[in-house]
Formats: sequence, structure tokens, C-alpha cells
Amino acid sequence: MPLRDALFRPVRAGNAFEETVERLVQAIRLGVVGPGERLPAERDLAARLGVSRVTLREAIRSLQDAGYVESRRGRYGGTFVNSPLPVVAPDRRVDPGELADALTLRAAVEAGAAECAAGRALGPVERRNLLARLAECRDASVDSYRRKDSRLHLAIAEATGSPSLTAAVADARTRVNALLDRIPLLPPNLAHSNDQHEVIVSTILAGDPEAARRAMAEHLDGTALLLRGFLS
Amino acid sequence: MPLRDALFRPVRAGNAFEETVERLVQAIRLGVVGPGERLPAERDLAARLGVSRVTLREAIRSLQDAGYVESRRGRYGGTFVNSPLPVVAPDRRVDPGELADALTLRAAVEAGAAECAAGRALGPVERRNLLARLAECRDASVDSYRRKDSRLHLAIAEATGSPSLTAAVADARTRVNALLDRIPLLPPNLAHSNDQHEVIVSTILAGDPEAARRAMAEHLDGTALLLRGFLS
DNA sequence: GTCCAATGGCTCGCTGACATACCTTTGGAG
DNA sequence: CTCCAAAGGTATGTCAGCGAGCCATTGGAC
Repeated sequence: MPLRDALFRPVRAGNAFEETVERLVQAIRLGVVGPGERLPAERDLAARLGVSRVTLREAIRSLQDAGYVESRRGRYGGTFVNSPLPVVAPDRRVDPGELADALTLRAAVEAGAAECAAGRALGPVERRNLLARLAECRDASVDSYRRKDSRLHLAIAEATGSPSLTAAVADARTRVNALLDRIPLLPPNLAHSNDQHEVIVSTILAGDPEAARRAMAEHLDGTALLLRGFLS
Repeated sequence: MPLRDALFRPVRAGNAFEETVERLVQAIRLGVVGPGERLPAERDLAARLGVSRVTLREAIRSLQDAGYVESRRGRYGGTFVNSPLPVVAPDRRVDPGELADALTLRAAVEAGAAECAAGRALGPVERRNLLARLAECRDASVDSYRRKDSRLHLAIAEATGSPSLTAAVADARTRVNALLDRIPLLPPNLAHSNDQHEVIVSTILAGDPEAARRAMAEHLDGTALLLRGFLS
């Protein structure tokens, strides 16, 4: 019975060190902390992540070794994200089950987020945030596109006002991005993607949940088709 | 910036013991392991949960103390769910932010699940499962209604074929159920709920994603309104 | 020039959690 | 009747992760 598998799944995704590394890499790869920007101070970050400073430092150390960040001591020091970021090696084969699972989860949470965001009375800060991310996405280079794209989608999730839904979108995107890293990013797809972003953001700002949901679903279907095509 | 809060949230929800207890209680309260049924053997369950047997036994011990389960030794022994289940004490006040967060997340994942399930070619096993859960729900007593209801919703999630989405629905429901335990369960609401269940299941079986999504959204809105009414 | 606050870097003892192995109980198979 | 497989119950040594404290470095404030 698969239901039991879902409920009696592992309580821990890995040890504290591994999970901490995952979180930090996630923040960087989703563009939440961009190149040149600083991570929170170790004491602060450790408290937020609910992890000891020793464990956090081990994780940061392994990000340094991987070329993601560099640390500087002294006041106004800190741990800064490198530019450019290291390239990932698309090593393993893809499990088709994992592909379907990740895409299904993403479709549910992201479409739900778009609909919910469109159904809320957004404040001026949120509206400006959406438009700013949209513009960044349009102007993005091929190298930085995935990050800017994720950043826009996260801004939409954030506009729902639900921290849990935002976190769910972040996790779903992280999984899908790991798969997207295995296939090429082509300029035509990118342009098409930007057109769809326009529609999504404008329907959200217009407060049309049904249209926002449809636009987002269509947008996601695009990448889903690409992924299934390349990885089948 | 709330986005950082979402990404730099705690890596661990608690220690291994607490998280294990939560999982077991979740399985029981969602009706995945019903009264009189047996939990998997300790060695097996510990492996599934990715936890040591010692830790699992401590968790089971605390469920025994709380009256949820009883253990029997010997071959064909095991840990069995009690009937009736202990009643929960609806103690604390409700944080309005938590309420909105839980409802938003549930709306996204459950509506997404219903739509996705309706869009798939369901096998005979899945169809029968849905109908069986629907019937159980209709015949349920007030005491067991929440469990049967959850069981039906989980069957819908399961029909998506996505373990992650199933787990997400389970978690969302667990959070919402914790809030629902604070308000009365009235027979008229229950009857109305069952009518909506009929529509949801029939639209899924008919393969109409749009209708399934709408029916589920309406169904969830009902409980959401109730909750907001009682807990505001 | 001096000070100092904020940051990363480091150490040590304690506890929770784990792996492993073994013991005890039970009820069906033979 | 005897045996034994499968389940819960127990004990022990090891190690990851934590808390707390201190050190080293840096650059602005005064």
C-alpha cells in the first residue's frame, strides 16, 4: 500500500550536516542569495536553521571547497556568494518515477500559488516586487536565467502570504531545477517563457485567479514537456 | 524579507524522538492505520522511518502511555492501535497566521491533487479504492468521521501517483485537523460534506480535471469558512 | 591613533541517537 | 510435544551534534 510508504517515509532526509548543505545550496541556486551577496552571520544563521554553529560551519566549509562561497573575517566580514557560481556536473541518470513525482508536485503547488496570489489584495510592495522580478527575468543572461526565473516564481509564492506554501514551492523548484540542469537552455524557449511570465504576472496583478492559474499551468507544462522529451 | 525566512527555516522540526511520535500519531489520526490494526514490526518500521529501533521504541512507549496503542509479544504479536482512540484536549489558542497558512497550503495541494487525479487514466484498483473510501465516509459515525474523511482525501492524493504530493496532502491535513479538533463536528455539515465528496469522486472518475478541481476547492472552502468562523 | 563591536575560527565536555547483539515471549508447524 | 520463527524487550559501546566559551581579525567610530 503506497499510502503507508508516504506516511512511514524517512523522518530525516540525511544527517544535520547534509541537510544544512542542501539548504544553503538551495538558497544560492534559487537566487535568493545572489552572487556577491552575503549570507546571514553564522550565529544568526545557525539559530534560524536550528543547527549548531559547528555543524553550520562544516556545511559552509564544504560550500567553500565546492567554490560556492568565500568567507572574510572581521567586522563587516561574513560569507559571500561567489560570482560566477561553479558549474554543476549533470552526472547521474534520471529515475522516470522521480521525474513524474517532481513535476506533479510542482504543478500542484505552483498553480495553486498563482491562483491564491491572484485572489489576494496585494500591497504596493508586493506588486512592485513582482514587477521587479519580472523585469530581471526579461533582462537576464542565459547563465543567470534559471536563478532569475526561480526568483520570480518564488515572489509569486511569497505573494500568497503563506510561508509553508512558499517553502513548498522552493522545494519543488529545487527538485525540478536539478533535473533541468541536465538539459540545454535554448534562447527560443527562454523568450517564450518570458512571454508567459508577462501573462502570469499581469493576471495576478489584475486579480483574476482562474486566468492566473491557467497561465501558470500552461507555463509549467512547457518545461514539463521539454524535460520529458530530453530525459525519456 | 520573508523569502529568507522560508528558506532559512529550521532544518529539523524537533529531535528524532519527537518527529517519530508525530509520524505515528499522524498515521493513526489520519486513519491510515485504523483501530485494531497492527503497525509494521519495530525493525521494519524503524528502517522505513530512518530511525534507530531504540528511538522508535521510545516513541511507541509514549503512544502507549497516551493510550493510542498496545503492544503484544510473541509471534503474531506486534503493536496494535486501540479502539476507541483517546480524546485530544483542545488546549491552546490558535495563531491566526498559522490558521491562514495551513488553509492556504491545503487549498493548493488538495485542489491540485484532485485535478491531477482526474487527469490520469486510473486503474480498476484505484477506482475501487476511491469508491470504497467514499462509501466508508458516508457510513461513518461522528466519532470516526474525521479519520474516514482524511482517508478519502488521501486516496485522492494517492491516485495522482505522486508520493511527494501524497505526503504533502497528509501533512497539510494533519495541520488542519489539529485546528478542526478545536471546533464541534455537526451532523448537517457532515451530510453536506458527503454530498460534496460524491461530486468530487464522480468528476475524478469521469476524468474531468476542471470540474474535480472546482468541486474540491468548494469543499475545502466550506471547512475553511467554518474554521475561520469559530476561531476568529 | 585608539578603541571596540561584529564577525569568522577554534576547543572541549556532554548528551542523544545509533548499530549491534542478545534475551524473552508466543503460537503455529511438524 | 517439541521446535522454532517472528515478534517485542534489553544492554552496551561509539559517535555525531550540541552548547558554551574563548581567540583572532577587521574596519569604522571617536
